[in-house]
Amino acid sequence: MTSPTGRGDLFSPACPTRLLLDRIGTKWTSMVVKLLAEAGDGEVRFAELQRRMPGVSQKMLSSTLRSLTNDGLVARRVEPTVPPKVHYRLTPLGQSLEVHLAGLRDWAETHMAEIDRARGYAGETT
Amino acid sequence: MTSPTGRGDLFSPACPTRLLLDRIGTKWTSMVVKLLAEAGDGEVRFAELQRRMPGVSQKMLSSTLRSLTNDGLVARRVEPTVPPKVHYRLTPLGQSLEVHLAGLRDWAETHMAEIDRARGYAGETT
DNA sequence: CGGAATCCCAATCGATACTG
DNA sequence: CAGTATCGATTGGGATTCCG
Repeated sequence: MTSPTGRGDLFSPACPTRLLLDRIGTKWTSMVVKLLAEAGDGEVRFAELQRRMPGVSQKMLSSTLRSLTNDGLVARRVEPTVPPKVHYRLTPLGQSLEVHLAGLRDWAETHMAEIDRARGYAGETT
Repeated sequence: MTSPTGRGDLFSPACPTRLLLDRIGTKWTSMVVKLLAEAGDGEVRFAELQRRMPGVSQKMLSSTLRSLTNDGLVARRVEPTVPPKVHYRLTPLGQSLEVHLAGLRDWAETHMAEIDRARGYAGETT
């Protein structure tokens, strides 16, 4: 199992940002974190997450959640009932990350229009 | 063309964070931004960037820079000399993003150890 | 209901070669 | 030196199916 970092360590330790972005930069991760963050203390069930993430497949949601859980950003609680219920929530670590993600989100909402405007324009002031 | 991905716009406008992360989450983007940020006002030449990014190919560096330029995050200055010299620098927009990236970087450096510790552990307090 | 396993396609990335 | 074009290898991601 080639661990995510197990690859050739070009200069990984020098740039943990890359490692982090590799995780939160994946297609669904940021959304899961966002949804869990919005839930506050509330835990969210697998099916509900899936319901609120149109377009996600079980595989990806499952995979994303497993990654986040393994990274200690998300906590998983299983109710050993007959139809098993699995609840997810952000760990304190995940919450601390969410703060920065929120900052990024804010930046995005503020400046995305600029970016969109710039696209195909590239006209800087020399 | 609909969007950079050309794919179906599931709920893009609802989550600009995703769009942003799609950009800065790519393999080399964050590093380019970081290097340009470290250069301060200093512009950095293509070759120097490549030199300071072991493992990157011209293609990817070029592609990354073009994306960033198109997004208005990076400015490109060309000296029309015989051996053309192209200088890149962060735009104010790019710099404003770098602030948040720095925050993320800081978080990563602070908590990456925790994440690393958690990996393969998954032992939350239930 | 949750999720693991399989299969498959599409996008991405890397290496090379060629142009201005 | 800077950049593009092409090709091949790798990967991520989606649909489906089966198991607890």
